[in-house]
Amino acid sequence: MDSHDVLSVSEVARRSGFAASALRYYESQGLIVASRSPGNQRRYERGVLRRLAFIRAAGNVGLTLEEIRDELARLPAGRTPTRADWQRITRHWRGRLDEQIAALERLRDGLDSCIGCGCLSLQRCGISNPGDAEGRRGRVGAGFLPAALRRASDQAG
Amino acid sequence: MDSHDVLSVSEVARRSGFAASALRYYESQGLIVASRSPGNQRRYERGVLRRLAFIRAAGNVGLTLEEIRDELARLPAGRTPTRADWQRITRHWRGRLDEQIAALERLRDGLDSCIGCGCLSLQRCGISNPGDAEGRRGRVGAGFLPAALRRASDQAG
DNA sequence: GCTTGACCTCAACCTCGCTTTAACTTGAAC
DNA sequence: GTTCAAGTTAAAGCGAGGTTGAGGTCAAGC
Repeated sequence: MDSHDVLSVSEVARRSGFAASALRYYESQGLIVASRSPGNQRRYERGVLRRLAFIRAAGNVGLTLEEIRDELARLPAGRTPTRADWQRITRHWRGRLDEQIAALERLRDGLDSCIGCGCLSLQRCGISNPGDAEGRRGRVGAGFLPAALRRASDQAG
Repeated sequence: MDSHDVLSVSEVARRSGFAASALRYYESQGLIVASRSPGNQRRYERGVLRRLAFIRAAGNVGLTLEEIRDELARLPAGRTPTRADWQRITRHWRGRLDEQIAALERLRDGLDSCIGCGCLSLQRCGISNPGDAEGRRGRVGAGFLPAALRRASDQAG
């Protein structure tokens, strides 16, 4: 169990579900590491799979790659995270998700209160002006939940 | 009430909250229209303000500009939408928001059920593999709720 | 010793929703 | 008639998260 414990890029791609190009990109961004074979090919340790699962999960929670890198950096290097490590992180994520859900609910409730009114006032309509979007600049279309969810609802049909 | 009812780009920008560049961009994308003054400057009808409110609202609900354009195209041309027009659209939006909220809740619940387990299995962990993200390709970090909400939570602090 | 396929690097490209810039014209005030 | 803000255009840029392509190397099979 030595030469057996290292994985090629295609193996990691297959087992993680990430494209090889994404793996290389993550490496370039400092999210994962790889050693090299004598012929300069990437060799991954098994641990990279857990790390990639973490990356996917964090991405699903809405973290940027930069934030993910920071979280990974604060994780114990080398060893599997303990229950405590994990709890610290997931508490953080939970708060984030709660905020996101609350924001969408406020929007939906604003929509409900508006149904049929046809107001859509630039000044007064809660859908045009959700309370939490005071500082919104740029990004109107798809400012809110995007690709991941939109694609999901496409598929649901 | 003729020369008084047309608005310059700066007036529309001020009253709508959109940057002039955004207005020009929307025009280029077919979301709004403008006639021209003798000197080739844009002149907007008042109705554009309601249209812009619609654009903002739709953006907040998560529609892309392309989708917004399609919805606008299906709206009665020229006249103010009736209660029925509006209800048809908002029902659609409501469903969208419900889906988005449900997806985030599934993710949060998966997180709750995972707290402390440290599993993060690529195959089995619900946070790494939310049920609705089967086909997700690309967009890992910030795949979910983006700028608008992230900025909102920054500001909350 | 040749082919095939997996891998390498680096740079360019993609989408989305705009903003910025450069170079120029118009409109209004004085 | 001069000045200055406000307008015009086309094209480039941004940021996020990658993918794609060109051009080359490496390892294995026959």
